[in-house]
This record gives sequence, C-alpha cells and structure tokens, in this order.
Amino acid sequence: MTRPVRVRFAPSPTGPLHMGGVRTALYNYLYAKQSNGTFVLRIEDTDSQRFVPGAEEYIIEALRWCGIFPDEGVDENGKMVEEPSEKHPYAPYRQSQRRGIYRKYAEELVNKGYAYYAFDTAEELDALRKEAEDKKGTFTYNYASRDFLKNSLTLPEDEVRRRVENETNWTIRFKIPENRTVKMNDLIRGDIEVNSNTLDDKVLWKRIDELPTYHLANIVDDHLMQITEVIRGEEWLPSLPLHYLLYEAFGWQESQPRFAHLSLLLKPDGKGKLSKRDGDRLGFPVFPLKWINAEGEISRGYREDGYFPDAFINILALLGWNPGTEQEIFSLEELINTFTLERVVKSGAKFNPEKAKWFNQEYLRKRTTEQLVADFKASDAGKLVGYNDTYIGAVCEVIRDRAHFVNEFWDLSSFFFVAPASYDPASVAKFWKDDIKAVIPRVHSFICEKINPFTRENIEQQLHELITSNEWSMGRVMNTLRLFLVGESKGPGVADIMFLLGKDEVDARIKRALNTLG
RNA sequence: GGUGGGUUCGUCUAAAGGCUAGGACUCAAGAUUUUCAUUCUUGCAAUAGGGGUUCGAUUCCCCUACCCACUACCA
Repeated sequence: MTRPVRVRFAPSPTGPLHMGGVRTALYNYLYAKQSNGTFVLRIEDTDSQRFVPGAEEYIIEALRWCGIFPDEGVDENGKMVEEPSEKHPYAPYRQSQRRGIYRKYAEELVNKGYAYYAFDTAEELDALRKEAEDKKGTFTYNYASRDFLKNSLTLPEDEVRRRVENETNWTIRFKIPENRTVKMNDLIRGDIEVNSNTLDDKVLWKRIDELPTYHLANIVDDHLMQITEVIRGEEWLPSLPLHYLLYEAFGWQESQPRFAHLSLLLKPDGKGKLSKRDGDRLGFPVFPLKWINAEGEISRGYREDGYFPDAFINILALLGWNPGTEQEIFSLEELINTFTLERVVKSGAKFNPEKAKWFNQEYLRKRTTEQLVADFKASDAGKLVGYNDTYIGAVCEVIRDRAHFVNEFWDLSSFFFVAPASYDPASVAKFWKDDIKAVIPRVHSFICEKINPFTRENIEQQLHELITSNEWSMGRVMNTLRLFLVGESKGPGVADIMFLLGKDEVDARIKRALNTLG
C-alpha cells in the first residue's frame, strides 16, 4: 500500500526561525514537491512558557520570502488555518488549538498499560536528580525507579482516582518496556538499534496546563495528519526509539511514517552548532529575516543583508546535500527535480559565509538588466529619482560584475548620478603632476571638439589614437581623467564613464576639476 | 558520566572495493588591463590513528582518538 506523500515542517514558535530550520523546511518542501505530495506547516506551541509573540508570523513570512509555500496549514494570506476545509482537512494546525484531542490518547495508553499517572512534583524530581548527582550518578525515571515513586503503578487505585480528579499537578508518563532492543531505520543513516533500558519514562501529558509534550503531540498529529515521512533535525534522533515505541503502543505501526534525521549546521569556526551569537560575532546573518527581540536586540537577516531568496535557498540546499554532479547553481525548480534523501550527507556542515557571498554574486550575474534596475531602485530609494530606467540600466550593466550584492551598487556608481564634490588626495598626489597638467587641456578640447558622435566606441578609439600618437602615457592620462570624472581612482573604464555621463557633463566635470586643482 | 550519531584539502563536497583521490569557495602566482574589479591560466592543500578482511581499501569489520546531539512536566 503506497500512500500519497505527506510531509510536515513543525517548528515551535519560540523565536525567529534559524537558517538550519529553513533548511529543514526546504528539504521537506523539495521532497514533497518532487513526489507530488503535500507539504504541511504545523505550529508546535505546546510550551506555553516559551511562547514568543510574533515568532509564528516570522516563520511564515520567512518561508514565503524563500518561496516555500505550504500546501496545508497556511492560507493564501499567510495566516494559519483554524477551520477544517477541503484544502486544509486537518485544521487547526496550531497544537495549542488542538489541545482537546491529546488527553484521550494519553489516557488510552494508560488504560492499555503503556503509560501511567505520575504524581511526583517537579521539586521532588529535582531533588532526586541533585541527590544522584552528588553521588556521581544519574537519576532516571524508568524501570529501575518507577516502582519507588509516586505514581499509579505504586499507589492504591482509589488514591490514584482521587488525585487524578482533584489534583492539578500530575502528568502521564510513558512506561518504557524493560530490556527491549528497539530496531529502527533512518532514511539517511540506515539501521539503528537501542536497548530500551537506556531510555526514560517521558512525560506525555501535563495536567497543569492540560497540554501534551512534544512527543505525544508529535506522534498523534503525524498520525492524524497522515504524515508519511518525518524529515527533521538530528537533535531528535535520540528520541526516535521513544517515538517507535509510541507508534507501537498505539497500534499504528502500519501507518508509521519513515524517518530522516538531518545533520546540524555548525559554527564556521570552532565547534558546536550554529547559534544566534555566532552571526553577531562573525558578521553574517543566522536568520532569514531581521528579528528584534523583546529586549530590543537586533539580529540581522539574509533578506535585509541583500541576499536574493533563490541564492539563499541554493546555499542552504547545498549545505548537507549534493546532486553528485558538479553543478552548484540550482533554481528551486531544479532542486525539486534533483533532490533525494539518499544524497543527504550524514555529517554536520560548517557554514561558510564566504561561499555564501559567492553564491549571491552568481545570482546577481544571472539577473536581467530590468531586474537589477528594480533592485537598485528598491535598495536606494530616493537617490535615483529623476533618472530614467534606461540610464540606470546602463549604469547597472557597467558595474554589475564588480558587486556581490545590489546594496553595493550605490557605492560603485554614485558618480554617475552625483558629480564629485572633492578629489581623493592620494589620487591627486599620484596623478596630478606637471607633465599631465600640460596635456589635459589638450585632451579636454579634443574630447569636446573632435569626438563626434560621442559614442562609447568613438571615445575609446579616438582617445587611444590621440594618446598613442602623442606618445603620452595611457595610464597617466586615463587615470587623471578618471580622477576628474569620479573624484577618486575607481570605477569602470573611462570610455564607459564618459559615454554614460555625456559630453556636456564630461566637459563640466573637467572644467570644475581644472578650476579646483589648478 | 550514559546513550546515539559522525570523521576526505582551512570550508562545502565527489569517488557505492579498482586511473595520478575530482570539483567548488578561500588563498597565492601569472596573463589581460587605464584604476579597482571582472575574465583566463596555473598553483597550494585532504582520506583522524592503529589493526584486520581482500590481489587491491576513502569505501567493509574491530579498537582508539576527536567532534556533535540528547540526557526537563523545552521543543
């Protein structure tokens, strides 16, 4: 029996979505699309303590910026779907709104003997942990200790009923079977075995806030939503045996999803997984979009830093996956066609900010002139008003190879829009010398009088002729002209600059420089 | 500490027992040039260590080392 592919991305709204999370979402999305499947977004907000306002909206906006649109869970306006419909049959997709459904599943497990009520308080358990720690041991709530703790396995039946009905601080814990070898399979890592004695009796449901924990909510929702493959981060691998046991206890093995655990994104330097701090420290974004937290701390985003979304997706896709060919530039469409879980790399990937810039440059090169004009206008609103798109486009064409990001355009081209107000002293010292002072007026009048029409080719060719026939130094003359036109020693070819500026402006700028520098 | 996962150039990675371990980023050198870039060419640079299995291990097995994750009434 083959079921239609259904995968989900199930983040917890505890803050902005980190780029590792975006990668997980992306792999899920690629897998779904290439299988003609469905990509579901589910919000796992079962921890009321850690809920962060705005995080859910951030997650959705970040995915949309990346071009990842969930088929289910989110509507066209980017809002979580709250009522079931034909397109979104399992709504709501926010676990806090599904709280009513989990208790009965937890109690079903208690009734079948796979789980039990536990009445130990958090303080009592903390004390036990501390005590064990002092003796250099570890306290684990499991087969070895559960018979000595306060739970429905040890307390009389009427006492248990009384507490369940009247008290509000109990939990339901899963009863991990004793000494079982749990055999699992991971689509990326292969077969894995774990002895159940190393596991602990995880809390499934909390009476205090009437909410399930991740483990229960996750399994129940994946089952209810007919999820076929669970593609998630490696940090979940240690709880995979528990999840297998849960599917077994519910009797859902037939429809149990397959699992794929993705390795983590690591810090570029040093060790450990990539964190928010690394971005601040090393100067690159860790988040897709800018985020300001409750304390007012700002975390930069790839979008605001000037990355193209398709470049960002491309970077992420190749961090831990490769097609086995030498192709590195992939559109979303191409990724959908070539992605396979089999080619996902098992080991963690250190993020390389330098290569990220290179990717963006590649995407910059692929953009059409029209796109660049729009990008440039958007990034430097105001500075470009009064100039037509043809002129801006011509400027873009002349500087595009010199940039990694559109936000470098203004620095690279401001002299096309604003005449230099001053002249870089170092360049003046280098080029504005006596021999050139005698030559420039002749070049000036030649430009104004002889170059007709004032086309790029004519300027280039005739200026060369003039300079070589007089045996002047090409570099000295050209760089002096550049200094007059630009104000410093940078920029595209002098012929390109003169052509775009036009004869009148060139004339004016040379006159002004001559007046200023003497 | 325990459990699980991982380990090829500095970084991302290829080579599913068989060419000289390939590509990309970075870096260096050279060429082109009118500055800075671009472009082109070339170069530097790796199988963690030790045992096996095999005619032959980057690849399979074992041990060691190191790295990572998990070890909550968080996800």
